[in-house]
Amino acid sequence: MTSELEQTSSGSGVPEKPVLEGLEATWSARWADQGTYTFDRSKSREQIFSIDTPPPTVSGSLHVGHVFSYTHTDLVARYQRMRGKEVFYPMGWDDNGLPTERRVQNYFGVRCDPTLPYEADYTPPAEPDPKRQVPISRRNFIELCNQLVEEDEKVFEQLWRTLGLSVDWSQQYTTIGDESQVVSQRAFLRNVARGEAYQQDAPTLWDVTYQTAVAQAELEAREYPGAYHRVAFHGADGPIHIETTRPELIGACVALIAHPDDERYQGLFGSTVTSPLFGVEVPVVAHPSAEPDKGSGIVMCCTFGDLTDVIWWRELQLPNRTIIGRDGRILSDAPAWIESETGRELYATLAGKTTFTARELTVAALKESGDLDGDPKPTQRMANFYERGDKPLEIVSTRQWYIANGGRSADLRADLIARGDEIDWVPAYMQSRLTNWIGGLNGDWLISRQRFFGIPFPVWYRLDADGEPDYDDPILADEASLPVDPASQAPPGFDDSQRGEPGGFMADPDVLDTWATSSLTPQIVCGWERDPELFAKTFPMDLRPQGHDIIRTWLFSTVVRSHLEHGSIPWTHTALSGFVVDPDRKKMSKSKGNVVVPDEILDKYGADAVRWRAAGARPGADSPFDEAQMKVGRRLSMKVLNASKFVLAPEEQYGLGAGADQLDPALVTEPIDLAMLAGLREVVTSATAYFEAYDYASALEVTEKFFWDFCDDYLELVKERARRTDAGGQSAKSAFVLALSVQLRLLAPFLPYVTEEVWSWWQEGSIHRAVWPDNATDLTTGDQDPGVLSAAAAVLADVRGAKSVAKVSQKTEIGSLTVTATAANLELLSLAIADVLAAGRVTAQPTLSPDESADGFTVEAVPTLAE
RNA sequence: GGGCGAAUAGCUCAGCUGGUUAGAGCAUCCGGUUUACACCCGGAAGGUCGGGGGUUCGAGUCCCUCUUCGCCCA
Repeated sequence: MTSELEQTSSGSGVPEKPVLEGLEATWSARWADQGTYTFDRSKSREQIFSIDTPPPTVSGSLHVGHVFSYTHTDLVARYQRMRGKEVFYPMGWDDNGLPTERRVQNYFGVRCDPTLPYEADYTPPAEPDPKRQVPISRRNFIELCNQLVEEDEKVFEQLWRTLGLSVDWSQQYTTIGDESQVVSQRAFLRNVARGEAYQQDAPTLWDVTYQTAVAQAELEAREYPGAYHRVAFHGADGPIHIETTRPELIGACVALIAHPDDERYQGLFGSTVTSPLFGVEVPVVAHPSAEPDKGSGIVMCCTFGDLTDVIWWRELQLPNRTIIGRDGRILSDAPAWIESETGRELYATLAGKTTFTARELTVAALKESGDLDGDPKPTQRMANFYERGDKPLEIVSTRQWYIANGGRSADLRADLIARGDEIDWVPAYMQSRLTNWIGGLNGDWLISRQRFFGIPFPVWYRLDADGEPDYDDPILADEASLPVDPASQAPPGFDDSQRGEPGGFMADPDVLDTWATSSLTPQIVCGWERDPELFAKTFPMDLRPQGHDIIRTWLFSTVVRSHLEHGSIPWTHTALSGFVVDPDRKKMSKSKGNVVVPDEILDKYGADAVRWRAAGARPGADSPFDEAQMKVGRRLSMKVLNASKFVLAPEEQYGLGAGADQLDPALVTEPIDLAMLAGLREVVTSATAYFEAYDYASALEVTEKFFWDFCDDYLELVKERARRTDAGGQSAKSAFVLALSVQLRLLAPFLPYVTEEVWSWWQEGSIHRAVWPDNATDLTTGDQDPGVLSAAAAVLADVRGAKSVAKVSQKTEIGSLTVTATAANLELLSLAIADVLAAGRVTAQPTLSPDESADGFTVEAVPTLAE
């Protein structure tokens, strides 16, 4: 049962009392039934517009910020569809990675232990206790991830359908699904084959809590309390004091470094000093990134205290002296470079300790040896954190996979920046964020993640006779065998019984960074290597919409993969949405607790109203959440309903009884009717131009302005004549239906529900498959100066004003009217004077007084005194 | 500290390549039982365009500088 049938009483298709309530449910169901947004792949590349929209993280929650940005994409999709493009608009769900793992752990009260065997028919604890998580196998864990994610997806899909996104719901994907695995693994194997992906034992940012490597893009600098310790190194001519926040790393010291121009240390460069406590001889060297005015100006370089240490290690070819392990604790075996007896004894006390404990012990030892000068001075220093972690990252040397992204090649950086130039950016200034990010890269893209719920590397390693892996000659999966799970499948030529055995094999234990999959969304949705015909028709895609906060991650990594794999850009346009911010202009985020949930406002104001508000946020611009604004969109929707009803409803329902059979430009003869349609032609032209430039906000602005004037001025002026049956009445009715048809279509991308509802009253098919208005076919009425309408509207406004000032009803008659204006303006006015007099209830003959110095219209109107 | 952006009416925002008196909506106030619409209609009031310099016949608009705010990065 549909809402409008229930409401219709006359059989004309126009309900007695049209309402907005229920339109979402009615029309989203019908669009689904009729496949209104189903992609027709038989079209040619030129006829297709393909969109690479972001897959939302289903384990998170959607807020109004998401609603706004997805609406922005949908506005463009709907416009392109009406322009005759076949729109390829799939939706994906990002269920990959840590957020899902954490949610599954808490939801089911389990944790992944990859050493456990798979249990068929496993049932999670009946009463999950997140604090006592039950260990389960990796495969069981992933099954639970998939189970939970499926439920989340349903909730998300329902919200998107209510919002009215014109997504082809038969084209869904998940970032963990088989197809995404195939694409990710294949792309990786191709990267390896071309030498773009490689493994390296290199300094890696490491989160000791999550036990995982972290990429540059996942870093977050935060303030962290620490203390400067002034520590003496021993030189030939006495002590050299350095200041360090990490004295526990003295055993890992490889050099002391000062600025090359620093007068104080000129004599020391090239000489060596010995470290306190451990007595290790280290060189004093010069490097320009040492800061002379910080502390004593000379610093200790360790393996590795921070990212600067890594730069020095690399640029000055210093030795690698690792003392911290992946668990964040001091390595148990005393390193070879500590040779002194006392040094080795001290090291033994530190071994196995956390950095925190090791620091305390070291400080005590320094005090005892007299190498600590004064007390440690507390400080707040900036430290690197994993964005989801709560302990500062350590830098450890581990074997990881990398993909070249320009961080180690100026040529590749230049190529990627040039790719950015090939893309059309909306707004244009956002491009500098990509350019600057690429310019500042200092390492390749680390893609190994030590997690479970992710896409595994399609890689195994041979084990030698001692059971040690041979990393230099990895066994790569065959492309035809993808997707592959090396943890449960044996490599070609091996049997699973050889897993972990000397002479056998082991799987690469890691999974790919989620961005290593997300960066391939164009390849996933366009059917790369899976559906060559589809791929040829949709790639490179036409549009990538996304938030400006992830230019350095999602946008950049997608450009990297496309450049490496296809030698092209992934899309021709990218449109960056701003955020919805709270009244204090803070970005909405769950942790800040300022998130506005979309369900309530959608329910309260309707999808069209929320979309209207979203459309008011220009590309790239942040927009404060203001519920009061939603009312305006709702008012516009109501106006569309009521104005349409007036034109289309039969006379018994107090309408004009106009309909599709009056869509005849030849019937429009009155100058003011022609003037209104001439004005509408200008709106069609500019709204179209704005949409072509992805400026949906301006397209809405000009359309909406015209529509309100259409209702408030034109409709009121012509109302009386439109009820007549003569040529003048016919002219008005035809002008009304022509204007309504065009305006409904101009508004359709913004207000898909109410425009579709009204369209169904008098037109065949969906408005969303109707053709975008075109002056050459829709508005072929004769030319007329739009000034006729504005002149009439200006005089009518003054007449209304006179009544308002006199505090009388607008029904009050005007007994005397004088209009002063230039002769030209009076000429325009005279072409519509009958409608003006009728609308203003002017009973007297007006006096038109020419004055060439007049500015606009001066109106003297005297209301007839109430009896 | 660097990059990018913003600052215009109480609020949210337009104002293109400099050109008469700076616009809209919301909120406010005043008025109106108008057969499309009271989820409405009409009208009014409201701004030294963040501060200071400069270019120009002319600056909200261009240049410099300062202040404040946001995002991203150090």
